[in-house]
Amino acid sequence: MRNLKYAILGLLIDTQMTGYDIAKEFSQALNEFWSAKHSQIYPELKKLEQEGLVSFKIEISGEILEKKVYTITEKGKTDFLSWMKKKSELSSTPKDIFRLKMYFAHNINKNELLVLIEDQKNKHQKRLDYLTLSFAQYNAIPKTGTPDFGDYLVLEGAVMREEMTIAWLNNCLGHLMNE
Amino acid sequence: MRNLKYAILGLLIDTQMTGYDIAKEFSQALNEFWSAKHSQIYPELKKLEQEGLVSFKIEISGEILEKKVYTITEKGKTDFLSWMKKKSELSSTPKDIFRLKMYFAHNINKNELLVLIEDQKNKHQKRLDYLTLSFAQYNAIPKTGTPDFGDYLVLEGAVMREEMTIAWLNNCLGHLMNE
DNA sequence: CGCGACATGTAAGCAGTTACATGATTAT
DNA sequence: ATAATCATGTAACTGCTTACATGTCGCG
Repeated sequence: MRNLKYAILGLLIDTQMTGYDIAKEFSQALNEFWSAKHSQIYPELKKLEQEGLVSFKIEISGEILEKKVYTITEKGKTDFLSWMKKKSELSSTPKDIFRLKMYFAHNINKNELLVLIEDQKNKHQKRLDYLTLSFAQYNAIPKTGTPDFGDYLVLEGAVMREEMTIAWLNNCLGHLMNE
Repeated sequence: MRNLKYAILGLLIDTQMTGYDIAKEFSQALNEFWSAKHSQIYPELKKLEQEGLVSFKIEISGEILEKKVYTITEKGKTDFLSWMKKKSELSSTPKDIFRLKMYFAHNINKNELLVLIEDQKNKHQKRLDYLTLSFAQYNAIPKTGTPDFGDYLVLEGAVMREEMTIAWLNNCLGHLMNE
């Protein structure tokens, strides 16, 4: 698959970055559909450099601190674009611990179940509040050619996902009560 | 985490099974929120047996074929139930290759983007059709104490997830066209 | 001077997939 | 007979997380 590879190349297409910057992006903008820790990113950048898909120059920050600023190469751009245009299979079913528990719901009593569902609902509600706030910052739909366009799409997708999850949890509560 | 452990224990609580049976469950009923291959299941069962959470007896199928039929122990039941009742954190964001591509949407042109989204929509529609059919087999909501109750909840959740995804893809198409 | 953010790496280990390997049973 | 399904395992590898390890910079 090498999906991390393409996630990194995609970020580098718009702007040069250090490994640290990339890690930050993964924990912020991309967090709703991708993530990676610095311990995975640094070795991957090394590999990409060896494959000639990125190159780096060393910049000095302050007096002595060396930063590796990575840039995507032409070869990297070609590779990324061919990946972009390829149709992708449905992502394999995401493993969901809460749904696993719900499948086994009959093993605990109604009250215990209620507590679990309410708790999950609260957690999703908090996430939704945060996402709704981020999404509200767009007062118009960004133009298709801008990086903001993709950001808008996935943010909208994230909001819808949370709303659906809360609706499902409410259904679960409903089924429990109307019995 | 040891989530596979609990997925297996949960299945064994209702009925004794072989590793092969468990693998089959993972590829059918649980497939919308959990999965595991036999190559992961057999070693895990061995471990659970060593930990005293399950036990097995050998059954002969036909003339010579030996099957290991696993049963959950009291210790296993206790362990499973304490896991069941514990509140769970939100599952870490599922990695979604298609959303990753959408985030990078500005790198390809409108037509190419359209093709990708339509393709994804078709794939999700097929999955939704299948799930709707399975869900329709319930003409009443199962009672909370029965294994069917959990199955109903997660099936409903899977249907809602696919519907939401298609709605999101339609929104994406809309944003692309109305420009 | 101390703290939080910036910055880069490696090591150990767990989770999961693909491939290797073998053989029996059942239905056609 | 032969193909699909039943049945059990191991090996090699990829992906990812947690922990280890180190040091600088900028601000108050």
